[in-house]
Amino acid sequence: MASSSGPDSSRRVTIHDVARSAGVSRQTVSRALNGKDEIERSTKQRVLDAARELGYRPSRFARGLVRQDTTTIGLVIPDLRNPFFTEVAASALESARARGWHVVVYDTADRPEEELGTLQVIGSQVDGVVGYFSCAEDELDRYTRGMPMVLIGREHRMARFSSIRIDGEAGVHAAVAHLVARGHTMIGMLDHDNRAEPSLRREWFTAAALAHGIDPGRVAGAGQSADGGGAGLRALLAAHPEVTAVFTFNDIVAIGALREARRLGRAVPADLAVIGFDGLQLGALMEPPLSSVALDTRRLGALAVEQVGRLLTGADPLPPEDLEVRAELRLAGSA
Amino acid sequence: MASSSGPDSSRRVTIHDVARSAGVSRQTVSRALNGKDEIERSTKQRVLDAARELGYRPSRFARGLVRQDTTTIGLVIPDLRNPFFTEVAASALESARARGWHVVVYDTADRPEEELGTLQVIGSQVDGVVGYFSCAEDELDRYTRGMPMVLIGREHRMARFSSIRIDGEAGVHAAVAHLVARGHTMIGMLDHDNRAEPSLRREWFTAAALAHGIDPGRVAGAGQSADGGGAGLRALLAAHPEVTAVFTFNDIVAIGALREARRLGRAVPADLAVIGFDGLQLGALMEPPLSSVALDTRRLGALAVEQVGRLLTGADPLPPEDLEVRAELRLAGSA
DNA sequence: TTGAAAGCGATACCAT
DNA sequence: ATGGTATCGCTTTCAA
Repeated sequence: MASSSGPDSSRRVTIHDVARSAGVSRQTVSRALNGKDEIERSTKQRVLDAARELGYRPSRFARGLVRQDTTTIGLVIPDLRNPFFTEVAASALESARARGWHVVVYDTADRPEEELGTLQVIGSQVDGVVGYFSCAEDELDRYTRGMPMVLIGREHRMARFSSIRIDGEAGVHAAVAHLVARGHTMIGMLDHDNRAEPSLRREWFTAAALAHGIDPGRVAGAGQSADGGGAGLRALLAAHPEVTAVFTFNDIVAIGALREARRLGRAVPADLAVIGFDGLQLGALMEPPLSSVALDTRRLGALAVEQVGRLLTGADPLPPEDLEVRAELRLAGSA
Repeated sequence: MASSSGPDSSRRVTIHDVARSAGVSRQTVSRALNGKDEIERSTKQRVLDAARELGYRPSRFARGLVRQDTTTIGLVIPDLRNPFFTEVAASALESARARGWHVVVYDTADRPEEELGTLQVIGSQVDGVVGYFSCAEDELDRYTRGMPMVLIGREHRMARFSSIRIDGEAGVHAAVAHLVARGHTMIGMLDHDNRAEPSLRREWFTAAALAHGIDPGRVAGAGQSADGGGAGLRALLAAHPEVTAVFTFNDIVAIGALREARRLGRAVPADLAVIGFDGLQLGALMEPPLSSVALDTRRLGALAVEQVGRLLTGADPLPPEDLEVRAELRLAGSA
């Protein structure tokens, strides 16, 4: 029972219809529409008129089939409303546009089932994929067949994948060092609250803390939102009232912590120093402006697009050491 | 294992290659790949193996040509990094996803030439378009032929266009009324700084001010950014030091004004009341939280997608009175 | 300048 | 269960 009970009368207008209406052949129509010069002015005009009259629009599929030039990449993002991903997406769009590529954006709303759904349909819509994925690698593989894929912020095992590494080790180390230099010894962390696996950022923090002889155990989980950050800070301070500085999983959480600190009557940075992670532009609007271990999101997006491009064209892919974005401490008012 | 499998020959792997490699016909390959049941297990497996071996991926164009089911819409946004447009985009993506549609996103970076470039290529990539445009209507028309188009926040003349109206009149009136009720009589506005045409929001402000017997002339222009808002506020206060309340073109500008007020030593809302426009989620993170004439961006995106869908399928388009998003005053701490 | 015919790569409808 | 053939809508040779 194939066809939807669509507007029967309005069957698609094809190049053939235009040709018949203008009393020429299909090729002539094609010429007129594509601005070729081997055509008489009057003929061209007649065709153009007929086309407009009939409301003709070329089928992108038919056209794409014969002129194999357009590239479209898929960008998969967990949550476009999260400013971090917004920045990454915007950067990816920029890079793609510079190459004349089109980008289909999929927001998986942080839901695994949406991610799978996306993976299933994406294969028949784009030439390559860039983005964030949470599902198991073999699932990724199964759903995307031979598609070039660049994973952001996640390691891969299979050779067919490529990934952009986020290296925050030095940046987090610098952050902790800075706090220590300011006299802090009780430094806590607000990690994400997905306890399935500890975050890399947590590991970096732990290592950096230990390197400075600081107890890395003052950690609380926080939902990925400002509210989550606020609640997380409350929990952290309840469990460890001695904490005077906090490093957070990301800037959104840090911003929530900032707000919560204010509500608790703790001055920042005097009573509580806060350092986030990501380096969102948003942080500069806070009071005080947020210090953060900053990522160059522009480079991140550009790198991902560049790499998927290389996979696409068969050019030499960038080597792993170039596929790395280093985060560095950017101090503002909050610490 | 995978080291040898390279896309050495530049020619595309087609269904034909897979068929030959597996020793079956093309249709059988199609069956195997699309999970039809009229096929023997062993055959299917053989085909699948061959496909994987060759790195075969079906052409989306060929597939789209024969199964005319996928719809793709284009979303044109002036600046994805602007939180307002982020919200609209996210909402549009949500609505599209709910319908199983794909969305190609174009960020025109606020540049007219990018907008034209986008219009030119968009025609052959999507079935319909939703978004923000700044160019003249006849240009819009010329570049997009018979494509269904929904313009957001902008009126149209030609019948082929459809548009979503932003109605902030009542909301702005309420904002001014609120300020007046709080005793403010010297109310300024930070408009956008594109002096080509006064903004609708400015007109609403003027009308509301006059209705309350307030001089609507205390206006300064501001760039569309927090920094612009800060500079704008400085300019406004320099020209009109008596101002005690300010309504801004949008929330980003308002946020900049908030920050600038703090720097100038003006307490908000005590010394200076601020009301923005848009109702960004971001506003809630400010100190104090931003009062704003809020737009339901979710509805905005949903409406645009719904309408382009109707135009696409030939269903009855929504009537103009339904294509309207009303802004309403949402009070927080800043006024 | 124009037209006829041959694909582009896949699926669907019949045969077998 | 499998294969032939027509077809989707368009562009590209190649003739006329």
